[in-house]
Amino acid sequence: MYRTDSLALNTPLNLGVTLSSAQTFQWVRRGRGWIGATGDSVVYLLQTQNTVLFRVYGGGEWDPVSYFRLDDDYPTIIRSIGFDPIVRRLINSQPGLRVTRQDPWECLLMFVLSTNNNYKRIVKMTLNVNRAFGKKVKTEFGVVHLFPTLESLSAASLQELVGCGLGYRSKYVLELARALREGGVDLGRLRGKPYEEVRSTLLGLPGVGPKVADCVSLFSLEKLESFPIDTWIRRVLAELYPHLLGEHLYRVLKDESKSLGVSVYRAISQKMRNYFGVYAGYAQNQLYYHSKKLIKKGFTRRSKS
DNA sequence: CCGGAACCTTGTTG
DNA sequence: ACAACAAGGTTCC
Repeated sequence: MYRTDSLALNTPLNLGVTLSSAQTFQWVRRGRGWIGATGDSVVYLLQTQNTVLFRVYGGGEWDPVSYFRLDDDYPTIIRSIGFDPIVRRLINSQPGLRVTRQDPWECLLMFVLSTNNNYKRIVKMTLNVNRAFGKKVKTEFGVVHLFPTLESLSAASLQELVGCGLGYRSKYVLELARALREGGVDLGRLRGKPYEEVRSTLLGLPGVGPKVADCVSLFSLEKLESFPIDTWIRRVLAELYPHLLGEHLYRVLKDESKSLGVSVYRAISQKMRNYFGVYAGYAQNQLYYHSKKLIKKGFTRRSKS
């Protein structure tokens, strides 16, 4: 059983780009659209010119306006971060890459899985976890599993998680689910808290470091000023924004043989928030998505294939 | 607080 | 063919 609905777009959205831009790992291409499990629903999405068609299986609620943050004032955001010539050019070259508003638990789990990992495998691991712990829902594409609840995962065994291919992340996931279930942190309540408080709370959770905390803050907890720094953003900053960093931070960033210390990470992300402002996360998203072509290293590497 | 190594697994690179 | 490396980092020492 499902219901079908459609949304007429009055703001730019590129569905495929947004869903495959590594801010979420729960969507896969199916037919001409995308299918994904989130909340109490399995959702199938299809974009035509200026319309998003969506089917919601499983009886849950799902709202594309909320999920893709179409309620954000896009022109205002573009105006806010578009003072930067690089970001402005990227947005103009491909409008419609949006920042998602995900379920905090789902977002947190997927980004714990994302550490020292690649996109394809993160998607695969997420699907494995869904299959092992999520309720089944019948769709016209066959049986699809819901994203597992916090409760169902906290009851998992380490071995089951290893069986999902999570590797050494199995322990983090299990400890994370149990820590949340013990009631230490109510993720939903973090939405209303300021960035610094959200960040430090998330950092207290197993498997969560500065980068994961920033991603979860940005993609599920309304902290649009959050500016996650991963290996690609690191390269982009060293390559294109050295003047913002200062000599010391620039040299630290440039030397990729060393990982960023906590305080260096903090200093740099602070500088980027100061530079881009309250919508720094939108700018980060643009820079990340296009990073591989912005970086010489990535460019030369791929041009060989 | 900093530096460095270890870490599951899969796909790609040389 | 096959060792070495990278992949949206974090933890432990």
